[in-house]
Amino acid sequence: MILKYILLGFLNYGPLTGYHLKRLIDQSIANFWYAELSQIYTTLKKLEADGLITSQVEPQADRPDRRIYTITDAGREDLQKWLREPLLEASPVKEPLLVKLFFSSSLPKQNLMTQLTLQKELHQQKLTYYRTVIPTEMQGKTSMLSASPNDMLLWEATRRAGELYEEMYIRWLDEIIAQIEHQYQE
Amino acid sequence: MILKYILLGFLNYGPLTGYHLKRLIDQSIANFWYAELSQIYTTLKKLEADGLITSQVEPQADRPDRRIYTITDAGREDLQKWLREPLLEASPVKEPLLVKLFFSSSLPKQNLMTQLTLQKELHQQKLTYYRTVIPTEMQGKTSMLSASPNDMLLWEATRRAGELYEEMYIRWLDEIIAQIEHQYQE
DNA sequence: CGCACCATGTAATGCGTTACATGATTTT
DNA sequence: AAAATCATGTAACGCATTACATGGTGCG
Repeated sequence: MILKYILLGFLNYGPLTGYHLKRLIDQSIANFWYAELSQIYTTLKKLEADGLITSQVEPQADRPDRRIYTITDAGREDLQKWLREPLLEASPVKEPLLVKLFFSSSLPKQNLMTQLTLQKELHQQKLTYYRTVIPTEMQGKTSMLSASPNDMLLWEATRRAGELYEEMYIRWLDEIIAQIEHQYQE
Repeated sequence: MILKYILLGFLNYGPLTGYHLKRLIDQSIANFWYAELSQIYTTLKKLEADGLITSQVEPQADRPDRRIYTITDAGREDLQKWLREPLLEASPVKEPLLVKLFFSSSLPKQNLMTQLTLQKELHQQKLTYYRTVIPTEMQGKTSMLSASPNDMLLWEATRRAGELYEEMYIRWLDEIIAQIEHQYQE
């Protein structure tokens, strides 16, 4: 459902292969969506059957042949329609760490602390990523997809969302680590 | 996978029906996990087949008969094992609003603004919910499941996570709404 | 009179992951 | 010599949602 529009969204900038789309996704929207290559290939096939994209095979010497997908007018319309319609709900969250925490009252304090500090390290790594490598990676995409000023504004906003999310997560972990330290009964 | 441990986690407090489990989930962990009743019933059946829970049917006059599930020793061990093992990754995020935003550079400014302010309202509602109704609902669960001080500490921590998340989301929306107002080119 | 609540389940369908299968070139 | 990159796909499986099916009680 969403992957469909991600593929249409990127193909709207120009023709691409499935393999290429996977790399674009990993390098630009991985922080708020991901998909396996196999799923991308099957979804592309479905989109072609629905007439939203077309493909031609380009033979290559040295390299495997590749199938290049191009968005159709129907595909553009479908994409624009989705973009225009507002999301009527705050998207539901699924956070395994909170589930574990909710049921963890019988764990040894030390175990809880280890788990939470490990999570803190992981989120700190992500935060660093949002602050350093993403901005330079975005520069690359800008010229590759010939992005407009509006594109850059919106892409930066999605990066900023990731940054704020990780800052919040770390602040929360600090809070609860401190509380467990002082109030948790072995 | 996770639902399995949610069911074991609640049944670890005492025997319950599928219907009852659904209500507990909706009233205490809905902010970080959700599941449909049909999925709960099928998962319970699977857990029973695996020997992690048992059930007896209680006939009722007036009301439909109900099937009451009880956790087994094997179920308790399985749960504890999962709780003890740390999560080795920051759990991946899937956020449709960010996907839409990423591809929205051709939308009319007014449409974007409408969509973002609608989202702001939705998240403000959730924030109010975390600050008012959840605390009182938690009081109820506390006595119903005969919660320990550790339970209360951890449950409050999950509520707090929701509160911080919504505050962060609203702050981010305010930032990007302001930026679009000033920099987005129709 | 109609809606919500209590209570359980099955069936169909869709979305997503993992595993399998192939194979040349380029980099370490 | 091994690993990563380029490149495409199918098959099996599992998780999740939606729809279907039933039916009594209590409340407004």
